[in-house]
Amino acid sequence: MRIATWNVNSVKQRIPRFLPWLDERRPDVVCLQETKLSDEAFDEVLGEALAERGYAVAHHGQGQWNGVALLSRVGLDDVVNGFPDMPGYPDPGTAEARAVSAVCGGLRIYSLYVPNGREPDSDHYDYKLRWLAALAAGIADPATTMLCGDMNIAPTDADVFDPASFVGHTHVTDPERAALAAFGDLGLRDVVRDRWPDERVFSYWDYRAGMFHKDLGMRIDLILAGADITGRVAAAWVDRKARKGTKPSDHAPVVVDIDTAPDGDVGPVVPPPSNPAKRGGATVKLPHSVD
DNA sequence: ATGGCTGAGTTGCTCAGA
Repeated sequence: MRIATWNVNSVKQRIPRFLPWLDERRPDVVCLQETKLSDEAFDEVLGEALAERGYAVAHHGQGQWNGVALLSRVGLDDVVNGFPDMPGYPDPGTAEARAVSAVCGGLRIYSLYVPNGREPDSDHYDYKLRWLAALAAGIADPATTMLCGDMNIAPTDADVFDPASFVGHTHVTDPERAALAAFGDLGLRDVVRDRWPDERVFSYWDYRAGMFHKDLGMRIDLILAGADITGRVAAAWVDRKARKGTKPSDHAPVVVDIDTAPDGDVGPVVPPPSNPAKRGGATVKLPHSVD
């Protein structure tokens, strides 16, 4: 089973990139963030194209900002918008459209767009930390849970192109990293970093100043998987190709293949094209990023 | 300390992103 997560930065603007990507990578489950559409508008612009490709859709939008979605070809059951006790912003009682989850292929999969935090002394930063704490508290069965999305936190300094320049800014502060570590306490693992412990792997590059070309990015789009899943990860990589070319999102997709067969066979996994699979039982170590 | 892109709506400007 292939699961992908992608902050598309407006799915409407990204349609010319998104549909070809979907047809090339053929993920079974897709988590989208920053769709920036209402549910009705999402259905208008993508409903037919996704139905043709066999995807069931759960979109949780709010118009011009935020918006998350789950697309699945392996079941989409018990869809939940948000999570219990999710704080709101700016009105504490009004939730933003930043989380949707469902059971797909036997796993509870979340598509998450964690609040940015803006500045460490801001109420938005406090909101970010409370949002993450409520998310962690609401996970019913960590072992079969996958948290996918734009976490807006770089787990370590290795996930930032220039750690010194980020000191005192959001995405790298200790409380944010501690909030992320709380998922680790539930047994959830960062599957891309586990697979590539020493590699330079980013998932986001600022549009400005040729940052992508210079590979000055951050790894803030994560897939955190529970204990029943981590031993079955056949591949985990960043699809850098999707960040290239015309009108890209500023984020690249993160893709994870999970072995669903009991004998260790990779099953329906389609490897990245630059890495022809060497099948025959042995796990193939696919690259961390694909250009 | 930079706001050098991009997207959205309140358009020819502001806000947000990270």
